[in-house]
Order: sequence, then C-alpha cells, then structure tokens
Amino acid sequence: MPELPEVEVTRLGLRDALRGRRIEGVRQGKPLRWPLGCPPQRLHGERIDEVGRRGKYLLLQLGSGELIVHLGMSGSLRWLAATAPAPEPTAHDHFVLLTDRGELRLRDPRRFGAVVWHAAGAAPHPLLAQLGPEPLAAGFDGAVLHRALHERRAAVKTLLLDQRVVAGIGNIYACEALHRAGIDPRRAGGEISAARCRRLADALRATLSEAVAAGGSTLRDFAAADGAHGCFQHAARVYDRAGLPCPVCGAEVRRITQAQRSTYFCAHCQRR
DNA sequence: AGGTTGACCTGTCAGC
DNA sequence: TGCTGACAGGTCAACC
Repeated sequence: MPELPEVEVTRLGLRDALRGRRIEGVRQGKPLRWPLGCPPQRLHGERIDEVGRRGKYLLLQLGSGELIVHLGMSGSLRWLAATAPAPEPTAHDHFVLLTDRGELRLRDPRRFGAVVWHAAGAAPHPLLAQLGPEPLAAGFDGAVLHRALHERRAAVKTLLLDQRVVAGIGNIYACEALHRAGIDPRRAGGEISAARCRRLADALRATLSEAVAAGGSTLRDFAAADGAHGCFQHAARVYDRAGLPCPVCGAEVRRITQAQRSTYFCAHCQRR
C-alpha cells in the first residue's frame, strides 16, 4: 500500500505526538519482514527526538540511533495516547512501542513491513544507502531524472518503481504521474527525452504533493496515525480504473501487466 | 550489468 | 454457504 504520500501523511500525523517521548517497552507479535536487529531492551529509555522520512521509510530518530519503519503493502501506524484506555491489540498489531505518554502500534496483516534498528555512527543502513533522490526535495528535476533513465532499456514505468531511480514512488503514483505527463508506460527509460523527463519530474512532484494534501490513498485499509482515511484514490485518473473513461479524453483506460504489476494508462493521452 | 521472475503472507472479492 | 483462483499499495534473491 503505502507509497511516499501515505508515509508522509503518517509522519505528519505522528510527529507532534512522538517528539520527546521516552520509550519504555516493546511488544512484538509475529515476525515481520526483517528482524528488529537489536535486543528490544536496547530501546528502553531512548527518547524520540524527531520523526523523519526517506522514500517510503519512516525514521524515528532516537538518542543513539534510529528506528527504520517500513509499512510494506498493508501496514499502518496508529498512535494511542495514554489519556484514554488503549483498546486490545488486534491479531495484526505485530509491533508496539510503549512510551511514557502512549503507544505506537504497527498493524500489518501481510507482514511485509518491518521495524529495524540502526545505531548512530554506523555506516549508512543498507535499506537506505541506495535510495534515489527525494522527488519532493529541492534539487529533484528533469535533469536528475533524465540522467537516471539514461540508456536504460527497461520500461519507464518499471524504472519508476525502482527505488534507486526515485525514492518513494509505487504503483499508484507511477501510473498517475505517467498519465499526467502524457508518457506511454511501455516506453524504454532511455528513450524519454530531456524535455519529457522535465514533464515527468513535474508530474511526479504535482501528483505526490496533491496526494499528501488529500491525506494519501486508501484503497483497502490505509489509515493515518489518527485512524483517518485518505481520499486521493477518488482523484486517480487511471489507477484501478480499467474500462472506465479517461477523465481527460474519454478513451477507455487500459490495464496491462509490466514486471508482474498492473499498469493503468490511457493509450490516447499517453502516446510518447 | 541490467532486466525479469518467483517468493514472501494474508485478506478480499468474483465466479462457480 | 463454501471452495478456488486472481489480485493487492513492496522488496529481495535468484535467475537469464
């Protein structure tokens, strides 16, 4: 599920609640994608200084390191303030951080998500070391994208999903940005001109920031830290709309498979 | 080296 | 009411 906008919405919803909290305990359910990487007691007494994000990873900055959180396909984080009695954890709450003023729960039915400890001062964590540029940060533009796609023969849609090319893009926003830029998702990355890379970079930024403003996309079960659902899925122009009219030209939206993922596009608007 | 495929795990929905 | 198969927002290791 969660791509950059959903993780950013989660970050914005958690930051005020988590900053300054003292970790008092950890509860782990079934194993997640990767092990925590340290004894749970290692986290006791650590203070949460800041809540950051890199690509699709949420970063809890602690005094002596950071917790790298990934929501996988089905994960969401929920903050439960100690002011109200906490409901019983559900069968899918596989990681809980207990703090002095409440608890943070990771709910993740498919368990493709993870919480990973990374000590300060160590080499960059392998999960983060290879990530490409942040599309919403200053400095990301058509030229950066053009260099990343240069001479690549794989389809541009597939390359956008490669986190080394651009960090944080997933299936929804890759489809949406390509539609907005008028680019055929099947075209080889290396065939996209500099001018079209500029359009694509602009389309990525616009799509992602609009999605953040809308609270992200809730297709099945995404919820922000307060339990609210996003509404960007209603703004999607092609994603999950196979057979429906393209909102721009009225042609039927098509669904194809690329690298074993569904791609939605309008063959009329996206011809180059 | 770059590109493609299978595997991981669970839930949901369509079709019979 | 089952049962089965397809599919789902992601990523990695193992292949050509």
